[in-house]
Amino acid sequence: MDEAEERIATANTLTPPEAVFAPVRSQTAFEETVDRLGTAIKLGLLAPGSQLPAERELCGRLGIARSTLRQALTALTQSGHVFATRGRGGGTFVSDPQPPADPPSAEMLAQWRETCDQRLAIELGVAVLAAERAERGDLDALDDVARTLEAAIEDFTAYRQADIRLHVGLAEATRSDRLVRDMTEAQGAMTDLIGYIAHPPTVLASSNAQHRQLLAAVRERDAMRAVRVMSEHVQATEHILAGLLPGG
Amino acid sequence: MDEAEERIATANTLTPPEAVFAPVRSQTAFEETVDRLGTAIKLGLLAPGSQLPAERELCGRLGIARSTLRQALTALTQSGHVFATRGRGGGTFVSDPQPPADPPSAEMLAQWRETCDQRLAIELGVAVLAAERAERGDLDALDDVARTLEAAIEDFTAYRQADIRLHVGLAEATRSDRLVRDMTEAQGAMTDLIGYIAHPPTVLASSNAQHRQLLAAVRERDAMRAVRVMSEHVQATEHILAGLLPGG
DNA sequence: GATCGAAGGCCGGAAGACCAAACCTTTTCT
DNA sequence: AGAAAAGGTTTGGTCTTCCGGCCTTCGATC
Repeated sequence: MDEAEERIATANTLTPPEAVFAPVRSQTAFEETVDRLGTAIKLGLLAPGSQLPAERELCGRLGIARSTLRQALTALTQSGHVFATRGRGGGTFVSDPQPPADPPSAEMLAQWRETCDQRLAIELGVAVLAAERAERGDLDALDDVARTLEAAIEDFTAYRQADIRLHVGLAEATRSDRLVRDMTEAQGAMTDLIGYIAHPPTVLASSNAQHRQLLAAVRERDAMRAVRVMSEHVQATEHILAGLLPGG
Repeated sequence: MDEAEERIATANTLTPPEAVFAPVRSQTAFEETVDRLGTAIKLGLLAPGSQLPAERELCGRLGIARSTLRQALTALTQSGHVFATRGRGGGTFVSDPQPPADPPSAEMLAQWRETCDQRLAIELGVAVLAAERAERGDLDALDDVARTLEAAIEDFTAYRQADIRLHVGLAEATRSDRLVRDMTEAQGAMTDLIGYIAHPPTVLASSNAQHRQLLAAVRERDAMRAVRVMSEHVQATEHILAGLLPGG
């Protein structure tokens, strides 16, 4: 016992991780709401033309006051992501021609590697849990998305859209809301990073082959194979970024 | 092209993930600070008796006002986690006999499975990236921790402490601050969950065998083996919880 | 055609969180 | 004795958020 305590004591003498004292990011409810809805729109999870829940209902679901929600909606209206119509039968809708994405910010670029690391973690977790929990219907739907993906190899915008649906759909198949949220955030960050770089069809084709293998592994409940494929899939993107971004 | 667009349109007709409209948790700076420091102390990352940075420096590092930091420190003082001495050479220190952990809250228990899912993801990501990036020195230090772990098999408190150091240490070896932060949060949540359940030495012994295999795999840069071992390691805990908590 | 109801669009006050910048008190080191 | 370094205190102001009521629009229904 003395021996154990001594080892613990020496182990604890190590300096604490500096992450403990890193800045706290206290996002306001307003910012977080703009982010949530804006990301969902950018990713196409809220389709162009689709209607958002009524303000009086949505603020309840988001757990914020209606005035705060309206601030967020005003911001999204001004940035051209949504528009509102009044009167009965009116509502807030996702704009049809989405505004062009804005270029990645400096701090976004500075943290791109950590963003990829975090994404890798989420994707691997999703791969394992989807292999355990995905049901037949989930996989059939994902196969549809994969087919869409293969048909869109020449149109990067359409491709990216379907790609997101596939990854988020896999997260949904884990039945874990938290992983869906994390996946959404991660894909939003990735979109910011890769939106401006070229993706030749050959790259997309190889990506599609991985999607196929991934879904096959999940269908066979082969978690480890799913992880291997997913790891290669994600790190392929990372290698592309490494060649184009600073610090690569 | 028409074909592709049509498929995308049908794919987007699906209902958006309800996670999009889930409540926003806008934690205040005060809450987040209490959480960060409190978790670091509970996990032993800030050792009993060790000194925190001076208030005037710490508030700068955390990016908050001193008065806000003091609110957090006051809360931690009242809960018995830290104490302060005045005058030159004084400071804020981690209390030596730590207050007993409080039992897991209801919502904590309600979300235990999602908590485990998220932890699994982070641990898998850490396993892969540590296998790629860990350096010799990191691994030697982790071997030390593993030895501590094996000597502490009869004392769950000491065991848990070293266990945390091992997992967080592995995260540090990825050189990704964000993963360190996520790992810390995940381990904090796990501590809340498992603090109150019995862990017979046989379970800890089997856990230790997995730690050994994990470190060996990382040392050999065998990412896939590291993932497999880590997955089994994490899911073993999950199975224990499943037998004891509601909804298992 | 009048009315109802559901939706977005306002406004004003109250409460609280956060910040900034002082100043005070205690203790130790020089 | 005094300077320095730490925690402790006070004050005032800004910004965010909430609550709740009210207004305006306009399709649906009677």
